[in-house]
Amino acid sequence: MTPLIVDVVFDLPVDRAFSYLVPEGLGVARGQRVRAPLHGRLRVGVIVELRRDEATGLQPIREAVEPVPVFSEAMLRTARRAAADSLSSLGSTLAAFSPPPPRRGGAEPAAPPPEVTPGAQATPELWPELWPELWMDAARDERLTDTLGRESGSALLVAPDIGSARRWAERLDAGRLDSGAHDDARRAAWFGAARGRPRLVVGTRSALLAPLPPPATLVLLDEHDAAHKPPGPPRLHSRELLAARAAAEGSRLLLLSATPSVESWGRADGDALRRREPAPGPWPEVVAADTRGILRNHPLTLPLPRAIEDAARGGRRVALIVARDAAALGCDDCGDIFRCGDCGVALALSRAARALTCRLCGRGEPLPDRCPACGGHRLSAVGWGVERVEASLRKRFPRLSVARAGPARARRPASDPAAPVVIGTSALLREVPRGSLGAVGFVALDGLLRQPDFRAGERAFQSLWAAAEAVHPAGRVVVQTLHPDHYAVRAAILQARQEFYGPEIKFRAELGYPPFRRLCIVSVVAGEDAAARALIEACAASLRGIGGIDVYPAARRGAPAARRPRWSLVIKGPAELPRLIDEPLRPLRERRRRRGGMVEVEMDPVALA
DNA sequence: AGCACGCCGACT
DNA sequence: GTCGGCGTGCTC
Repeated sequence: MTPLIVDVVFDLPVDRAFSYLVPEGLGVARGQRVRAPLHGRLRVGVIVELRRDEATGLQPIREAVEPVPVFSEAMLRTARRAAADSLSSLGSTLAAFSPPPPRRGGAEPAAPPPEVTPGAQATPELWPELWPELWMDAARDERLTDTLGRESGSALLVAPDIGSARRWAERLDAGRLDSGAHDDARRAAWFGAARGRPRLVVGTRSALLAPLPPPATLVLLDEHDAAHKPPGPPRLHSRELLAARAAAEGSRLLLLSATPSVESWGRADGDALRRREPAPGPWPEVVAADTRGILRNHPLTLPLPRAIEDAARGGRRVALIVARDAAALGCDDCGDIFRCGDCGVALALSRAARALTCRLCGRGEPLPDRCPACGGHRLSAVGWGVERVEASLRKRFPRLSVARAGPARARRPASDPAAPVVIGTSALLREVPRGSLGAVGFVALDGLLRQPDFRAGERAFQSLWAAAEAVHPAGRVVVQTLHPDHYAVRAAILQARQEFYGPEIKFRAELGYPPFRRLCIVSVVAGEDAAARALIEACAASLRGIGGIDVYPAARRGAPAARRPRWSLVIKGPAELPRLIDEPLRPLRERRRRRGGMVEVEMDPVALA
């Protein structure tokens, strides 16, 4: 009989399987992990195909990593589609969604992944953050039926980061699949979940294809969080992969966020997603303080010190939010931001080059000396950074202790966590318990609105909403801004999400941004600027002429004199964009020369940097 | 991605 | 004469 051959994919950037001979007596299946010699070393790969063929000088597989597959047929299909949609290799995609390999020789129970027969899928749902609390209680009581509307089944929760995964696992007494847990515990949760024990598992991106017996519920926590799509392969948003998975296996999909991505809100306006509106809960007073013409010398308008005093009197803490950097240019008198006339995106300010450039289309302009809207001369980029705000605050409130919130990881525990006033970026608001603050002040919301990214408004709105949720209903949110009438501010004042999403979706539709069109960034790094430029122009040339897509001019990113020059260009296109650009770019992407430059393709970038 | 093989400059 | 730099190409 002709020997049994398997095709195995590895964590390599090459989109090709490698063939091996299966030794007599070794039972193997698709989706199973094996150790096989590659490059003279044993490496872990996933079997994607079995066939009978002549083995002409093929190496044999060394061993199976587990006695059962880690991926079901449905998960393999989902991964294959995901890899194609993100222009990544199947091997690196599967590797990113695999449990850690076992310690050698350690025997452990392992259940195979349940196969599902996709039935009719329920419409995915978009839930406000308020509701998981209800759901969580039901889950703990083994009464999932009440809120989930079906007999208790298994559920997978995908969190944006390890810290969030840990907290949710503790609250739900769920198994942990994320890399913050020990490998043994992760493996126990992975293979246990396949048999429904534990019934609830929590993980991060790496858990997106974890096995669950049907009927399963898939939950994406903090759906809007950019951490659901980190840069680099597999270049895919957890939301999209989870949606594909839910469709493939007929699972119920819940997207959870108090401030959903505009993409999801837009889909919920159609019938691809069902939105559930919460009854409005208690809401603090949100005040817009107009800073036009008055924020030059002091960072605090009248309402802000008053809010700080009230909060201190009430014994509650205050958070002051500053922008880390404002990379764009605005007018201090009328509040106008210099924007690209074609793209609507704030123009990025480069001090070194003394120029404004559009990150999307690459259009460049010299620095203006006056505001085209009002003629004012007071144009500024740097708003109020942490240091300047801290100094002003200490001067104004000498008796109050003021702390700076650093990056969560680097923060020293001793840096006065109980300080009544904390200054930080909007990331600070994620760590604050709901309703626990006396006041939040945005020193200059414009620093957020000026970010040279079409999602600047969305991020500002999400920060404002998070601030209102972090503040006690008797407290106050003070928003100092040159744009007190901005619809993101208005939505926060009125506690009305639609006030933001309505105009924002209109803006996205008019200028062709997600969810109406897909974006892609093609970038090139090379040893020499000329080589990088030549390669990006070659990419542009092979992309031009594809029907239905827009290729923007290539532009140099980053510092002008970077050691490794980087050029990139932005593409806009329809939903099938990855399929359209795959073939034309393939020869350029496969040519992997270091000095001559390497091509990287980032589908659906979550930041335009 | 790793890792080997290959072709040009300074060392025992 | 070789040791070793990186640049290019292959991995069942």
